[in-house]
Parts: sequence; structure tokens; C-alpha cells
Amino acid sequence: MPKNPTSEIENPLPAITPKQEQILQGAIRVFLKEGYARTSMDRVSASAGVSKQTIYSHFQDKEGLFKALIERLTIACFESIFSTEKLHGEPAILLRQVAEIYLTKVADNPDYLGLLRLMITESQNFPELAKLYTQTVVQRGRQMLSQYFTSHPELGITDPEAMAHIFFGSLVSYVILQEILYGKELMFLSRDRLVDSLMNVVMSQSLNTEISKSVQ
Amino acid sequence: MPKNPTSEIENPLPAITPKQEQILQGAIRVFLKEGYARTSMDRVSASAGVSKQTIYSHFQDKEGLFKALIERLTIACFESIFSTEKLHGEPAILLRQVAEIYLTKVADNPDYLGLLRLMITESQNFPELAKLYTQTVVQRGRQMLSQYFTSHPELGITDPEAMAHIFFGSLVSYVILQEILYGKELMFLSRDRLVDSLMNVVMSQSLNTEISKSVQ
DNA sequence: ATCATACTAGACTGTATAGTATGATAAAAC
DNA sequence: GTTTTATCATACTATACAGTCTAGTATGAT
Repeated sequence: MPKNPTSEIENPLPAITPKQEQILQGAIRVFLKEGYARTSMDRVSASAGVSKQTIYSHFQDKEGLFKALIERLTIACFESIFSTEKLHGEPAILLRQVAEIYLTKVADNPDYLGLLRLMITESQNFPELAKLYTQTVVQRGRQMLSQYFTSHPELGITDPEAMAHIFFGSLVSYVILQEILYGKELMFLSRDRLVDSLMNVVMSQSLNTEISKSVQ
Repeated sequence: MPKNPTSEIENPLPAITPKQEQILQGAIRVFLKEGYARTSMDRVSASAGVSKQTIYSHFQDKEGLFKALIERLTIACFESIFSTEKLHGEPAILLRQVAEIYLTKVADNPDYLGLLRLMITESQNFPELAKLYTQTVVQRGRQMLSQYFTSHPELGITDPEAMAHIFFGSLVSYVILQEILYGKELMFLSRDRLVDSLMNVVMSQSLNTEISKSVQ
């Protein structure tokens, strides 16, 4: 039987027992490494150190376990990236800070890197999960940065949303290329070079307006 | 038995018979839609309109078929994107051209969009294929653009490789977000806005040097 | 002591599927 | 005209796996 009378997706995730936590922990490793289709429940039970029957007493089926896992991981990923203190200071400092946080939290964390990969992998089969990920992680990230751009008109950014996409998009594609598609060994590009250029790109926009001003 | 005495990856892909082409065509749809693990050979045989035995007389096994398919698709993808005439003219024209070509060829083509997704999906299970993709499609694209930047010093780009990554990375992540992760319906951003900002970002670099010059 | 609950271990069932084997069909090669 | 070759259709084997069932253990409350 389900762990909770209200088992559907809800906004504060349902609290879980230690046993459920143990199952989810075991499931993370297997699902993130093997993907959904290649993961067997026997492997999950072995990895979690729990009998298979116990899994089925806490989660409805493989799909239910997977969804519960991904939902929690998505929330955790969001909190890990964005709940890190307030992010303040000069653009030159803040932007570098944001980039470093993202790269550290995602590129260096197998769980969140695997989550990104899995969301792309399973977006067709689990659209609700992909949408949750997009709304929770991607959208909030872009909004946050876009609002920052808007509230700093001295940066001279004409389309804050598009610029926010360029900023995060460059980081995401960097992680995908370097960490997933073997870019590290085939076409290495250091983080510093990317982040430096990214900073340059954002900050140069203001020179544009300065020129306009000085010309007028 | 294999179709060809030299069955390993080689640079000009082995020529294939019409029957093999028919099998590959049928296999494309299924593999790209379902992924490797969820694709059954019965489905492939139905989709190709060919008996299962015939598939096994032309390809060693499921893996061999998949590899042959992805190799050909990777080459075709590269040629489709990069072999499109010469790409010339003003940066303002050429860069927009490159972006439009990429977006049209990948975002609007289910095959190449599916290939991108599949490479990310299966990079762990088929490292050779992922590396082939990276070297063939990603690396050449970046090199091409990076060389263009280098040969146009008036653009004032200090790190051409990093800038090329930002340019293509923004496009790739745009396609992934919009077309795969439901960004189209959840956080739509028009191509024009992205490309305009991207152009802006590249072209603004030169203002930087102009200022330096005028100051000196 | 008894009962309820939560768990383990492993057998079991039904289904999906990779890959093979077999026999039929039809056209080309000889 | 017979053989060879390429194909199809279908049955078959072996295996993997989701999910269930059974039997038994540990624990804590009454």
C-alpha cells in the first residue's frame, strides 16, 4: 500500500520514512547510471540493501519509484543551485559567482549531472518530469538572472531574457559537451576561459551604451 | 554474416545495398523515437518492411545495426550542416546565416534532433559513437567558427574558441530546451530574439577595442 | 503469550525480446 | 530445367525482468 494517503504530485513533497529514503538512495545510483529502461528492480533492491517486496510496499511500481526519485532530485537540485545565499555585489563578481556555482553544483556532482542527462533522455517517456525540471530548475534560473539584468540597466542589456539564456545555455552546453560527450578528452576547454569570455560578453554590452552616450 | 569484409569504423563509410538502406531507414524511426533499449528488432523489421531474418543477414546484431545507423546519421548530419555552400560575407551576415542554418537543420529536422538526444542518452553505453559525434559535428563546427573569428581580428574577439563555444552552445542549449524539454510551451523564446542577442554579443566585442584605440 | 507491523529471502508467473532455425516463394544464374 | 540466392513468414529457444506470492524473522505494543 502507498506510503501516504495523498500520493500524487504536490508542492511540498510528502515526508518520507528512513526506509523510503534508503530505497531512494539505492535507486539513485542505478537509475542515473543505467537509465530507466536498463534498470532492473532486482538491481535496485540489491543496491538499496532492501528486499524487493519492501520496495513494492513503499512504491506502487517501477514507474512510481522513478517519479518519486526524480521529483525529489529535481527539487534538491534547484535548492542546491539557487538557495545558496543571496548573490550580491558588482556584476563582475556576481556573474562569476553564478557561473562557478552552476559549474560546481552540476558538472562536479554526478547526481545532478546524471539528472540533467536523464531528463533529456526520458523527456518523451515522462513529460511531466521533464516539465517539472524545466519549470523548477531552468525557468527559475533564467528568471533570476534575467531580473538581475533588468534591475541593472547600467549593463546595457537590451534583451535580458535572451541574454540570460545565452549565459546559462553556454554553461549547460559546456557541461553536456565536456562531461557527457567526452569533450574533456577530445576538445578540452577550461572553465576559466569559458567564464572569462562569458563575463566579457555580458559586460561589453554596456560599452555599447557608453559609446552612444559619448557620441550624443 | 557482415555486409562487408572490413566491417569496422572506417573513414569513407562502406557502400550499402538498397536492402540495407531500406533496413536503416526503418531503423532510424524506431531507434530515434524509442532509444536503444526500448527498441525491439521485431519493431524494426516491421518498420522497415523486412523480415527479421533479413536484418540479421545484413547486420551482425542489434548493436551492429545501431552503430551502422548512427555512424551514417552522424556523417549525414555533419554534411547537412556544414557542407552548405561557402558561408561568406560580412560577420553580421555570416553569423546570422550560421545560426539560421543550425537551427533549421537541427531543430526542424526530427532525425538530427533525435540524433543529438540519442548521443546524450547513449554516450555511456556507446562511447565510440558519442566520440564520433563530438569529433565530427561539434568539433568541426567550433573549429570552423573559431577560425573565422581568428581571421577577422576586427571583431576584437580575444578568445575565439571560447566565443565559438558560446555561440554554438547557446544554439544547442536552445534546441535542447525548446524542442526536448518542453521549453516551447513552458518558456518560449523566439529564435529571432536569441539570434539577435547572439549577434549583438559577438559584434559588441569590437566596440571594446575601438574604445581602447580611441582612448590611446 | 499474542498480535500487528515491517521486513527478508527467494521461488514463481507471465511477458517481452534477442537471436536462430525452418520451410516456402520467387527470381536470377547456369 | 535445375540450382542458387535473396527474401519472407513463422515458429522456436533462451533469457531477462516486472511484479506477486509464500514462508519465515524481528520488534514492539497490549
